[in-house]
Amino acid sequence: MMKSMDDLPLSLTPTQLRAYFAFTEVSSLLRHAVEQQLRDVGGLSYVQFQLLARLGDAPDGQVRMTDLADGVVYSRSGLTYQAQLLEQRGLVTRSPSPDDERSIVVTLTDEGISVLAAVFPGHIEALHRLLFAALSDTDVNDLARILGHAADQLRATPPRSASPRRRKTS
Amino acid sequence: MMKSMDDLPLSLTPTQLRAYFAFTEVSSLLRHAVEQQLRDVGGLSYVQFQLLARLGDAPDGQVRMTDLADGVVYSRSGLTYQAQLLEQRGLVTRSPSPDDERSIVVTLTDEGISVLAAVFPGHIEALHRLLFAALSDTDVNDLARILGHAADQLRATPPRSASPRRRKTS
DNA sequence: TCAATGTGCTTCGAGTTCGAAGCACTTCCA
DNA sequence: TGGAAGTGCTTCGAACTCGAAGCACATTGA
Repeated sequence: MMKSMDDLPLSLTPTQLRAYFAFTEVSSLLRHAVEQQLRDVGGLSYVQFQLLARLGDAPDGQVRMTDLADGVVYSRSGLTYQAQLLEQRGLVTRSPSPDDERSIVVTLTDEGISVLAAVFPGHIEALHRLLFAALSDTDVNDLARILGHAADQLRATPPRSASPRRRKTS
Repeated sequence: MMKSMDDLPLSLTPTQLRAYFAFTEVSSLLRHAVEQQLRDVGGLSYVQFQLLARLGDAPDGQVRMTDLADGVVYSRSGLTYQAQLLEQRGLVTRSPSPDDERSIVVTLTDEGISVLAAVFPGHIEALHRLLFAALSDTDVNDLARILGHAADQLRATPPRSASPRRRKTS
């Protein structure tokens, strides 16, 4: 089933190529479509929606800055910028963590919750229309399983954020 | 198998959610990893690599600006910017089309071809390591099929570039 | 034929993104 | 205990991205 570890392949099989191209294409098109919907309805960028969604998902609606950045695969400085925008719009608040004086916890406000609620149905509808409408239940199940493995693999391989300040060169 | 067209779903099934989250996560992580590899080896951004790859794929190594932009799901002004960068680095040339005086055809230079050749093996290796190593042949096959359907669906739904200058508001 | 409309590309300005550098706090360990 | 190293976040500058507006050529149709 799995390829052995020590063969260095110089090319991809046609099927792998198809899978890769289809993946990138779906990724681009889906993202653009979703982005437009989010902007039209809630005036949110995709990143902002992701941030609010993660906050909405958190048990107490609070997440540390770094965890937010890692969660959406985003630079820390970029997150600072976006968090400022969201705070100015009153959708989140930022306050120092009681546990660690360095940390900032971002909290969803009531306004933030209602914006999230306003955007969500359209977001779901778009996903149905653009993605799931073309897929059978079996397909969706397979997709979740396969991409789950891929995500595990990707997460296992590289430390993404919080990388050491100066990298040891071997 | 397929959902009927007229039920407006208010939420996603847990499996759909898992599929969607796994998809976005793989998309982000894979893109970041690939981006880093491309920048380290060839000094190329992901977009630039996509552009060169498309040119390398074209029968005569020539593609119109608009077709390039549509191919990589990119704004036209953004493409103008990137094409200038690539031209300054000598990887492509831009020349007016003989057919249509307005069109510009972008052509891969020998230098562009060799940069592409230098980057490709590492790109393939990264895909194997990050993505395909975790997937069986059957998985890859399923992935290609399922995402192929999804891409068809997405392409069928919205015209992306070359949208009318002023939209008819119904 | 020639105005009206459409298409291909670029310029421009505003907003976004990132990494490097820097500051503040925390942890480690001799 | 106290300096060194690590971690969390922000600031800064440079690069990138997009949409709107504009120019030039092409197509349409009266």
